[in-house]
Amino acid sequence: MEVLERKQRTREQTRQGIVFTAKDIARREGWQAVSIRKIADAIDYSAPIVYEYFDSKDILLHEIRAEGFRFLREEYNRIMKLYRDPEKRLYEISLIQWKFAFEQPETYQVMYNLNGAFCQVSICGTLDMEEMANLVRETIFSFIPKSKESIQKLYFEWWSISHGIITMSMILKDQQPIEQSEIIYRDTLRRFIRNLR
Amino acid sequence: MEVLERKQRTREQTRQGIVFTAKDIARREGWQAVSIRKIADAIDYSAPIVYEYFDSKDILLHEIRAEGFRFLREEYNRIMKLYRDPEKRLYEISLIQWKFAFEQPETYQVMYNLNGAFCQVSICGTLDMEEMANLVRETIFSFIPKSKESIQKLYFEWWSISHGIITMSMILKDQQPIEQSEIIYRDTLRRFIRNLR
DNA sequence: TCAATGAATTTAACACTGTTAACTACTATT
DNA sequence: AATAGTAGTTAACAGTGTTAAATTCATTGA
Repeated sequence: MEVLERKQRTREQTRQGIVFTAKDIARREGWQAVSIRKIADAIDYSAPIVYEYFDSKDILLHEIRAEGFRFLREEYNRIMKLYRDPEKRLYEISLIQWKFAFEQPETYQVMYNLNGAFCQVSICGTLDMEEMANLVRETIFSFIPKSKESIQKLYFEWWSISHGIITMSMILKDQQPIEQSEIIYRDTLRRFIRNLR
Repeated sequence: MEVLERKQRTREQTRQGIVFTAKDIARREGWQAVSIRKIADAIDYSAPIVYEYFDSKDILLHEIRAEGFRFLREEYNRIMKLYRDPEKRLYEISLIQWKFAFEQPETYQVMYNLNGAFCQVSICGTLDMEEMANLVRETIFSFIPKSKESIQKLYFEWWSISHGIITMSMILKDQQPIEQSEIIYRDTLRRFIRNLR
């Protein structure tokens, strides 16, 4: 059965090749320039082959988005294991958010349907996202035990502030250097977390 | 010369018809569904006519974006005339931001390239946006006179928080009713403004 | 060894997109 | 009445997502 094994491995490889190529084109030319035929060309196949791996372009984008959330969730978990102090935890999680957005901007764009990236599938509802939400909510709760609604409110606020500064930093990156935006990001989130006490 | 006058008036009307139809389709079906032919059909013309008014789809989107910023700028000005207290001014401006985003979501989406809306033209650089930035910066300055850099930083923060909560409210509107999101918005911005003192 | 099966891959097509050139129909002027 | 100019159309090009049909090719069975 090693033939089947090898077959599956190369199948997994071309699958990853499709995902990689899509992100690669998006990074270089923007998501509006990503087309099935371009992807197929890059991996030396014809267009219909892509549909052997992803039922539609939308599902391909959804997969890339899901990978993004999965990656972030693992980073969240890593941080939770690394630190015990809730403040430190939330701050490090905030920093990871920034790091991720600027190291993998194409993925971040698909996750939030930004800048030409557009995936019809609802952004919410993935298990990874719910797990991330729980981690952050628990962290907030652990140093200010309040009602469920209050915690949810603070979580929503935290997420909005983080996402807001990240997206505005991307939009204004030509008028305001990202180094400066990053300082403001750290500053604002540090203050937000401090005020939770 | 009244013939020319009438001609120009109807020309202006079809121009507005194009803009209106584009926004109308976007509102109903999303920006990804907006096509030149659909717009042309709706105004009972053939597709090339649209190009008599806008050199490209991108420029049409740019125009809609510019209109959005122009509208907001006028609202900013109205508020500046209506109130004298800097805190009140900034708070009302914040509220207008929210109101605009949810009353004209298609326009807001084009302005920030959200959810399938994509206009290549740089978001920044319009006169209206610079004017709005100045109004907000002056308002912030008028009750905490600090260095130019500090004011810019606070302005950036304010904009990010506002935009962040608005976009997250749109994304999460199925899991969290917008009424509740609006409360959090008001709350957070009130706190932000209070902490400026 | 040859035929047949099955899978892997491609070609061709459909309906759509933005965009432009060529064409038609009509109106106003000389 | 002939001409010029304009308003609007059709037709086309290259590209898009997507699917069905056709093709190629290796493997199996007799």
